[in-house]
Amino acid sequence: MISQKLNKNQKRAVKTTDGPLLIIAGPGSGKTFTLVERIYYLITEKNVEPENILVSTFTEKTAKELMTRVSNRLNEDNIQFNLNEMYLGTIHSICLRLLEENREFTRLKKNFILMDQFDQQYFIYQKSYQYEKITGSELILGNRSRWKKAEELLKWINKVSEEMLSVDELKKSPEPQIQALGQCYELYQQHLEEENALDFSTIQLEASRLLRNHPEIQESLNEKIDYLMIDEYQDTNTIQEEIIFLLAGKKNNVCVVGDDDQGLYRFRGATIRNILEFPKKFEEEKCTQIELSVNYRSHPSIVQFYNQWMEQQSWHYENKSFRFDKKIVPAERSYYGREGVIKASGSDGRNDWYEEVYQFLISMREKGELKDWNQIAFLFRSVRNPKVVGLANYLEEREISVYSPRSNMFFDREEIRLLIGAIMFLFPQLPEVRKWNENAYLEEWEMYDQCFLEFTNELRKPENAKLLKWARKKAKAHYNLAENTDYAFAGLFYQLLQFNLFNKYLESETSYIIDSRPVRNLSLFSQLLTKFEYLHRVSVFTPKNINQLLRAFFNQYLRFLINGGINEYEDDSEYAPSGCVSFLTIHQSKGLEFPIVIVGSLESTPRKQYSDLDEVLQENYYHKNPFEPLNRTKYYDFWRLYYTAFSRAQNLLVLSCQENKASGQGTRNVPSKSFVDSYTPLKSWRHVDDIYKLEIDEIKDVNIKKEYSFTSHINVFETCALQYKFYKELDFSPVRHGATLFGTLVHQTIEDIHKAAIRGEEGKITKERIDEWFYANYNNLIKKERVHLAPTTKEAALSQVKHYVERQNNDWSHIKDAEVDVSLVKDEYVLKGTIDLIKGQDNTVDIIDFKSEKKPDLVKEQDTIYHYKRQLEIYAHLVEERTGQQVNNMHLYYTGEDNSNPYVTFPKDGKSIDHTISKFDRIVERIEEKDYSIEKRPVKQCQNCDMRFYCNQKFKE
DNA sequence: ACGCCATTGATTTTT
DNA sequence: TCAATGGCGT
Repeated sequence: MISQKLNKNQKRAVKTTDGPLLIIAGPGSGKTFTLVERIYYLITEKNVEPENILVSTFTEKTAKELMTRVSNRLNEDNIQFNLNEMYLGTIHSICLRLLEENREFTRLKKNFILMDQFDQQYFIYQKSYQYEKITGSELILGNRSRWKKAEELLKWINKVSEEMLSVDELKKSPEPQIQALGQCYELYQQHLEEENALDFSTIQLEASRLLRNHPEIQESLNEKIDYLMIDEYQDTNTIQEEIIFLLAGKKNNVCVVGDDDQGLYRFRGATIRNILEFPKKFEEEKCTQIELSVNYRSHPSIVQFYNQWMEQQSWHYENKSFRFDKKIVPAERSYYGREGVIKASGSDGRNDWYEEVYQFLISMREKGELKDWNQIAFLFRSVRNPKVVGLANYLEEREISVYSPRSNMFFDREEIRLLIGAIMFLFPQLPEVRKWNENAYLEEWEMYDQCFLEFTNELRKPENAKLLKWARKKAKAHYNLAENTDYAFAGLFYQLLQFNLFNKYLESETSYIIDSRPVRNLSLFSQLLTKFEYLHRVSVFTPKNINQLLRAFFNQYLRFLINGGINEYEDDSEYAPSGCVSFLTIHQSKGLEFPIVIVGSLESTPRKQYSDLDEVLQENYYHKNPFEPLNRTKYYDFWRLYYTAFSRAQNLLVLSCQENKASGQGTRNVPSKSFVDSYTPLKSWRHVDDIYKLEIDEIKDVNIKKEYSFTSHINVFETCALQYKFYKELDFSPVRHGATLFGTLVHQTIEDIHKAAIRGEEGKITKERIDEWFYANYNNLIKKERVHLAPTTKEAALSQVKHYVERQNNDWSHIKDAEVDVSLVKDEYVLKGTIDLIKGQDNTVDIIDFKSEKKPDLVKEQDTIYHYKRQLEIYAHLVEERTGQQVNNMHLYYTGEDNSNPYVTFPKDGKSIDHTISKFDRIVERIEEKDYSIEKRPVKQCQNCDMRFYCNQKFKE
C-alpha cells in the first residue's frame, strides 16, 4: 500500500505511471518522498521488475540516498526485491554502464581511462603545442599561459560535446575561430581514441552515439526499460535530453521532475527549456502535468518571502513566458505573524559584519533553542572569496567550528605546508633546479619557500631530532644522486609518516569530520603524489630523471593544483557535521535544507555569462535557437540562484552582509540594488523579540547504505584492520606498482575466451586468437596502469591462459556466464561481488573463481584455502539470492598449477554459508563502528604495505 | 541629462 | 572578462 501521507497531487503523481508525466515540484514539496513512493508503487502494485526501471538523479549522493530509501521502504513491508538491477544513478553513471555493457559497439577498448576535470586539463596541457599549431587556434586560446589555454580549450571542447555540434559544420565555417575550434575538437577526439580515454562530457557523447548508431541496441534497451524517472530535469542539457528520449523510446513512460525556478547550471549547458517544453514533445493533451506546490519545509513567512522575490522579476518577454506561474503554499499556517525572515548585518560605515554575525550566533546558542551548530548553514555564491574565508576564520578563532570543504584552504593547512616544506628539504638542489634560466621566477615559489621555513622551524625543535637526522641523510643522498632510489615522491611521503611531526595527524579522531580533517588532507596529499607519478610515468628517482621531476612537480603539477584549488574531504553520510556551522555555495545547497539559513553574497549582481564566440555558436551552430532572450538570462539566473538559496531555510532565514553606501569611484552599495526591495523591510535580529522562542528543527539523518565486497573490504579488514582504516576508510593511495597486473591480465584473457564460448563461437578459440586477446588486454592495461611486466612474466601469464584452454579440451558447453557483477541490497549494507565463471545444467550451477597462482599446499596453507572458501560462499549466496538458481559446487581454479589437478572443489553447505554471511555481517558492523583494533601485525602483508614505516614506529613500544 | 572614463572587485561543476 | 559607481565634461 502506498503511503497515506501523500497529499492529493503527490498521490496523483505516484499513480500516473503510463505516458509522459511532468511534475513541477516546488521547494520542500516532498519530491523525494513522492519519487520513493512512485518506485514503490511501480514495483509492488504494477508488478514492474526493478531492472525495468531507470531513475536518474543529479548527483551520485542523491542516487545512493534514493536507493537506500527505496530499499528501506520495501523492507518496511517485508517485500524482497533486488534493487541492484535498477538503472539508478546520475546520467553520467548510467551512460557509463551502457558503454561498459556494450563496449564492443563503441570506440572504447577494455580498461579505458576515465579522466576527471583536472586529468582532462593536464591531458590537453601535455599536448598543447599540437593545438597551438592549428591555424586560428590563437583566436580561441588567446594570449595566456599554456595551462590557462588548456583550461579555455577544455571549456569549448566540452561545449561542443554537450551541444552535440557537428564537427564538419564547424570546420566549414567562414569564421576562422569556429573553424579552429572544429579542428581542435577533432584532434582532441583523436587523442582520446589513441589513449583509450574518456572525459565526462564524452561519456554522454559516446552513449548517445551508441544508441543512435546501433538501433538494435536502442531497441533492446527500449524493450527492457519500461519506466523512466528523471530528477532535477531543469538542470539537464541538450545531450542529456537526447539520451533520455532515446532511452524512452516509443513507450513514452517518462516522468520528469524538477523546478524551473531552481535551474542553476546554464554554464554547463543546462536549459530550463527542457522542462518548460517537455509537454510539447508529445501529442497534445498526452502529457500529464502535476504541480507539487505545498511546502512542508519552511516557515510560512519564509515561503511568502521567496514568493515575493520571484514576483519582482518579469518572466515574460515578447509574449513568451519563461516560468511556470506558480505560488508555493505553506503547509502550516499556524505560525503566521511570527518573523521567519530577518537580517544580521554589519552597519554602514563600520567594519563590524564578522562581529555582528558572531554575536547573532552566540545569542541563538545562549538564549535561543539552538542545540547544535550544525543547524546553521551559511550560503554564498562562492566560499572561496576572501571575505567569506575571513568570516570563517573569525568564527573559528572564537571557537565556532566551520565546515567549509570547498573554501580552498587545502594549501593553507599546517599539515600540508609541512609536507611541502619537508619535500623541499629533502631535495636541496631545488632552488637551482627550479630555474629554467637566470631570471626565472614563479609566484608560487614564495609560498613554497614559506612552507620550507615552517618546516625547518619545526625541525629545530628537540622532539624532531630523529627526523632531522633522517632528513639530512636523505637530502645529502638526493643532492648528488648516484644510483636509483626505490621510491619516488609517494614513497617518501609514507616514510615521512614514521616521524611524530606527521604521524600525530594519523592519530586524530575520525568520528567527527572536523577533527579528522588533517588525516583526510594527508590522504588527499598521498593521492596527489601517486597521481603525479602516474601522469609522469615514474616510480623511482634516478640520477637522470630527478632534476626534471622536481621541476615538473613544483613548477607545473603542484602549481596547477594550487591555482585550481583543492576541495577538502566531504562526507556523503553527514552533510551537516555535528558541532560545526556549514559554509556552502548555493549550488552545493541544492536539494538540501537547514533549520537556520544565513544567506550572504548580497553584494553580488547579475552578470553576463557568455562570450562573442558563444553567441556565434548559439546563433548558427546549435540545434535549437536560443530560448530565453540572451539579454534577460543573467537576471533570470540571478533570481533563480537566490530563490534556491532562500528556499533552503526551514525555521529561520537570515540575510547578512556588511552594509555599505557607495561613496566615490569604484565603491558600491551593499546590498546591491537587486536585493534592496527584499532586504530593506527586514528587521534586524536584535529587534525581533521572539527569535529566541523559535523552535529549531534538528538536522535529519542521512541514511546511505555503503557497499562492501569480500575481496576489497572484508578481506582487507581481516588481514589488517589498520590497513583497512588507511586504505579504505581514509582512502590513502598506495604507491603504485604492477602487483595486480599479472592476475588481471590472466583474468581478462580468460574472460574473453569465456565470452566467446557464450556467444557460441567455440571454434574461434584458437592459439592465434588467444594471443590476440592477450596482447590487446596487455596493451590496454599498461596504457591504463602505466606499469609494465617483464617479458618473462608476460610469457608466464600467457602460458597460464593457454594451459587452462588446453585442459578444457574444447568443451565449453556448460558455461553460463562469465565475470558477472552481482550486488545485493541488504538491510544494513550493499553486498557486492564479481563472479568469474558460472557453469551448470538445468537449475543448479557451479561457480568458479580463478586464482593466477600455484595451488597451495592444502594442509600447510589451509588458512588461505579456508579464506577462499568463504569468498566462494559469499558468491554462492549472491547467486542464489539474485538468480534463484541453486548452487551445487564451488571451485577454485589455480591457473598457475602445472602438474596436479588445478581445481579445489567445495560442495555447497547451506549452514556454512549462513555462518560465513553472519561473519561478514559482524565485520561490516565493526567497520561501521570504526573498530580498527588489531591483535598483532600480519608479518607477511606488512612487508608490502606503505604504512609499515608508521606501524614500525607505532608498535615499537 | 547624458556620455565617457577610471576605478574596483568578483563564479558556479557532473564520474 | 563586466557591472556599478561617481567624477568630469558638454
